[in-house]
Amino acid sequence: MKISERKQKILKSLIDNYISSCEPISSSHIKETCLPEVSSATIRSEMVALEEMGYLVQPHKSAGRVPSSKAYRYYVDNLLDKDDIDRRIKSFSDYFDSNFCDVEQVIKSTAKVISDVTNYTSIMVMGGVDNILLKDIKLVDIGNDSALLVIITDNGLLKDKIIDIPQNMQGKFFAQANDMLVDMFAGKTVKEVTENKNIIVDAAIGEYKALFDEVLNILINYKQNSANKIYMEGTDKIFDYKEFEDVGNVKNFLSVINTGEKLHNLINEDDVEISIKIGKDENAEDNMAVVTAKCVIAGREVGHAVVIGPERMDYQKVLGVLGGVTKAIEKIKKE
Amino acid sequence: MKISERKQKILKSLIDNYISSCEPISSSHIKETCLPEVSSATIRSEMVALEEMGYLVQPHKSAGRVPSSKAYRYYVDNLLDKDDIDRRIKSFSDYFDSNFCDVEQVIKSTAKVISDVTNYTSIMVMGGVDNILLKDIKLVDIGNDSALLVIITDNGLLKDKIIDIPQNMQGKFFAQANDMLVDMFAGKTVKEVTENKNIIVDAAIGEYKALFDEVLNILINYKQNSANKIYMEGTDKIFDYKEFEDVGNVKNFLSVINTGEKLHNLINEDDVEISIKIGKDENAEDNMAVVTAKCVIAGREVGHAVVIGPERMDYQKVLGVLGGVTKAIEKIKKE
DNA sequence: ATTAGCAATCAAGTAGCGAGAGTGCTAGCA
DNA sequence: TGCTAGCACTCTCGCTACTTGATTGCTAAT
Repeated sequence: MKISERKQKILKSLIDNYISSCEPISSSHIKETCLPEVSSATIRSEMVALEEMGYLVQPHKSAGRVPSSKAYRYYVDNLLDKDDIDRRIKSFSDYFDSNFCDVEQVIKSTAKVISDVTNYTSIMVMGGVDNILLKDIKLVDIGNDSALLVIITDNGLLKDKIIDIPQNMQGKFFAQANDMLVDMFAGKTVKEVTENKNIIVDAAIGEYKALFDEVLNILINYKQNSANKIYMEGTDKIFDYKEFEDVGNVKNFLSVINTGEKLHNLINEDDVEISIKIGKDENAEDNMAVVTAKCVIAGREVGHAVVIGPERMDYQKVLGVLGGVTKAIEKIKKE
Repeated sequence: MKISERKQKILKSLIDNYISSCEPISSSHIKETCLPEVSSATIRSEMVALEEMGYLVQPHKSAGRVPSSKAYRYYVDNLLDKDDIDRRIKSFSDYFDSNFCDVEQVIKSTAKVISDVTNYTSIMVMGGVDNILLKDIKLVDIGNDSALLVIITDNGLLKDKIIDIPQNMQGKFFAQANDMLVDMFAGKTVKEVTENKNIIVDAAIGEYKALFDEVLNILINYKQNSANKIYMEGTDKIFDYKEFEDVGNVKNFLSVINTGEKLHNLINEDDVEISIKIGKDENAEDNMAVVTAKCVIAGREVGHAVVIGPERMDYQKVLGVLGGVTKAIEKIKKE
């Protein structure tokens, strides 16, 4: 169903007003803020139509109207001021130093910036370990029949672990084992390697089987642990918004930010840069919205930035900040 | 001021009742549950005395009484059933496998167990990096004018980092640098080394100054990051308790669990095994209590287990579980 | 010191009322 | 046909009043 220009204008004004006031908006209020040329009665009949179309809700018969989840969806898809968002994005372009020492540091400060500027809770969810490139592997003898396994990857991140070395692999075999590991793993991605574990282990000869098996287990373990790492900022910001005077809503909020599972469901795994989930129907909780953006640092996808807040979120601002910040960290050079 | 035997009996019964009901306890209720041989009027006059001493509070004139923070303090110091706690502790003795692969895994599952069994929120706060012993240091050449610095410590944990190697330190100097690092750091604790940074750097000769400086910065950085690592379980458990139908209390709760600073203030840095902080006066938030216990794994202090919940916490149970779990993981052998 | 008895106190629930806000409807107008 | 003015209707909210039930504090008697 098409929505007339005037209806769009009313819907946008109503949502904008509701976002800042969190109170049902009346027809006369709409008249004052965006349509002084028509009467409140006319606006009322338009509102009835919008209600029938499912965009507006009346808390009770003699109250103003409140946007539905569907309205917010329409709003973010059609009514946002793209130019304004672009302007906001640009203002972030040189926000971060173009060099950095530590991915973790960047991630943490990014979470803080997003939360501070938007005034919503912000979470950085790490991921994308799959695409990490294994550059080099070294076995370093540290005595006591054990060696340090060092895996060097393409983004400064690396994983290491002390492993036991079988008796029959001491001495010259040690160097051989090292060479075989390099042959087998270097140049491949974590995904390629972990998904073909069985093939790789089967291909190894005799005593090297156990070694390869161990290395692969370490990588799989690494994958699982990294996927769950999150950095959170501004959890208390939620209390700035009226809907969270209701404990039920706070409970929903907490359940999202504290169960990795729910959080991961909310992250867009498709190939969009930014995704917005609004309300229960879209996998966010009731009365809540979640905006996620892909994060790329030094050419590799490192995870997602997440903003979480009430459904009546200032999407304009959030999209500007999220777009700006992700673009800004994208420019950072590898150390 | 001494508290008579009967007053103690009344106080204990009142607190026990309040812990399970969260409702003001009346004199007649006390009579029924623990003092049928005297009249409610007698109990009332005792309650008036307890109120004057600061142990009880009346929400309003015609209501029963509620324990004050001071009452809980007296309760945990004097009225707990030590035998019962010991019994609970023993029941955990072989709860964990005596071998493990990964400290992190143990920590995580410990948090889960504590939260599941107590039905309160549980947090493992890592720390104690100070006492980690540096066993060995290796510089591994990985080409590109850079080296991998590997620091091996006494608990399987280790820190590594790629560092740049100055031109004039290639070749034979490289091996020399390695030896110097070992001489300088091996056998010392993180604390000894980081606290004497200036002395160590000053003592180094010429081109090694920068190298030592870098290594020390890595250690200091490591110290700071590790100190903040926390694992949390059962944050939503808090909603099982009536006092958290009030958003104000939920806000306090959230502010504790989400600001590392507050959390660290709550951890006992003195040498007690278990510490209990009750209410605002003892650095917990209003209406909340925090119980912390030192965690030792394989002979080294790795951090603290924290249980956080309402002031009317089931201390008996919590002390039992916390004592039991910490004793159980203490027995785990190093891999 | 303890008790029984009783009046006093207070929260919480229910009901009624008036003001205010906002709507829905209708008749009339362009 | 679309818009508007006017008005009755509806519902929330705050206020007051009243009732009920739980529990206390006090007092006089044991």
